[in-house]
Amino acid sequence: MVRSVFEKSDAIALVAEVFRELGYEGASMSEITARTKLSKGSLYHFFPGGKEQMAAEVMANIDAWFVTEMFRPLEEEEPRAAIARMWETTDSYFRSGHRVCLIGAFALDETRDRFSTAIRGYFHHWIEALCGALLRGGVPGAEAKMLAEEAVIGIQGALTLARALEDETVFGRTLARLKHRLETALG
Amino acid sequence: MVRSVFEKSDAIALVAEVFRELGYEGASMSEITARTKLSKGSLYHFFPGGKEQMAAEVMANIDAWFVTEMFRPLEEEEPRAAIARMWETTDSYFRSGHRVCLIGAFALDETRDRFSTAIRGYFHHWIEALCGALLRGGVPGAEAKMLAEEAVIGIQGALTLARALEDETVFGRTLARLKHRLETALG
DNA sequence: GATCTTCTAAACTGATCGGTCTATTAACGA
DNA sequence: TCGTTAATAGACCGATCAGTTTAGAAGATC
Repeated sequence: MVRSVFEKSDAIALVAEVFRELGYEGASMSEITARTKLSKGSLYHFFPGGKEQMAAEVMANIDAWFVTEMFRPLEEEEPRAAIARMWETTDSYFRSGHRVCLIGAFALDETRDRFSTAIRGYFHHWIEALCGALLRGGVPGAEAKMLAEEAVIGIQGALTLARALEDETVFGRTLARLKHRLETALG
Repeated sequence: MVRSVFEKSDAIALVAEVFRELGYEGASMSEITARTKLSKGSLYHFFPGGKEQMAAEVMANIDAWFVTEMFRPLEEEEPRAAIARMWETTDSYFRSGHRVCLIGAFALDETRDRFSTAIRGYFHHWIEALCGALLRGGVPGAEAKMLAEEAVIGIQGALTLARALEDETVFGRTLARLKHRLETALG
């Protein structure tokens, strides 16, 4: 089955990192080929739809990763344990704030309009999964919804501030604060 | 003194809106001329340094606005009143979450490296001004620092989420939550 | 090893990029 | 009214853009 060293999934991961670093508009084909070391031939072989398809598949790939690593555990496993693992997963995925949220970044400019369904789905799913875990953990409905929203907002804001201030500590500090707040609510 | 209908300050405001909507890389000169109705001749007359100068002057202009409308009041006026006004100013400036924070958006991709001093300065000043007001309001040092950081993080995160979810209510709800938290700390 | 498919390399295309230049118009001070 | 300067319009420039094409290398299947 494996026909070469590079599979499409590898190409997706490499391209994702370029979009993360440069944004959708900033990621020109020449930057993508330079940073991934993949030729245009390879890229257009995997993604005949060009840049837009690349971004769409990158986002689908990120979404799928979060579903298996975070959303499904939140929905199916013991709430306290799943939420505890969510903080670890978040910290390691975003590399303690060094890595940006590609989907959050796409949401800010008119790039959003191209991918609004995927962007909305990702954040909606995250909040719903976390809210559900809080509810199963005994947190009342209105508070669970509020806390889940606050957590996702805090993560996104902390990513922005970490890069803006070039501060290595603010992301971890924010995760700790949010974690404590959710644990308090869970009793 | 006034030599024409359009002054440079008008051009800055128009160009700012284009950067806000499209991001730095997404704001091509043709988009800027189309959306501002300013010809290349006018733009390069005001900004001989091109796109980079436009962005730099836009950021300086935003920073100056926040200094007079928010940071200086926080530093000089009665803390509780200044903080109360901060929430109003924030809500109206970001148009209840419909408008993005240009400086926060620039922080996310490699655009940050061009403007890192201005970006860092803006957020640092905001947090410091708010922290100072909380301190003068009687909040203990460590808590004031934490709350100020939390407020700015919450604002940035809420802007991201408001656009991502296309939700009209999340920004106002977040401001109310943060406002309540700071007022509780102020006693 | 022959053959067939997948994948890669890079030359090439027309369109658009950021930026320059020249000609012209508008607003001012005298 | 005249001369000077600020401001505008848009043709134009080389470079780079996203995307296409063609030819060949690398694997897989037999």
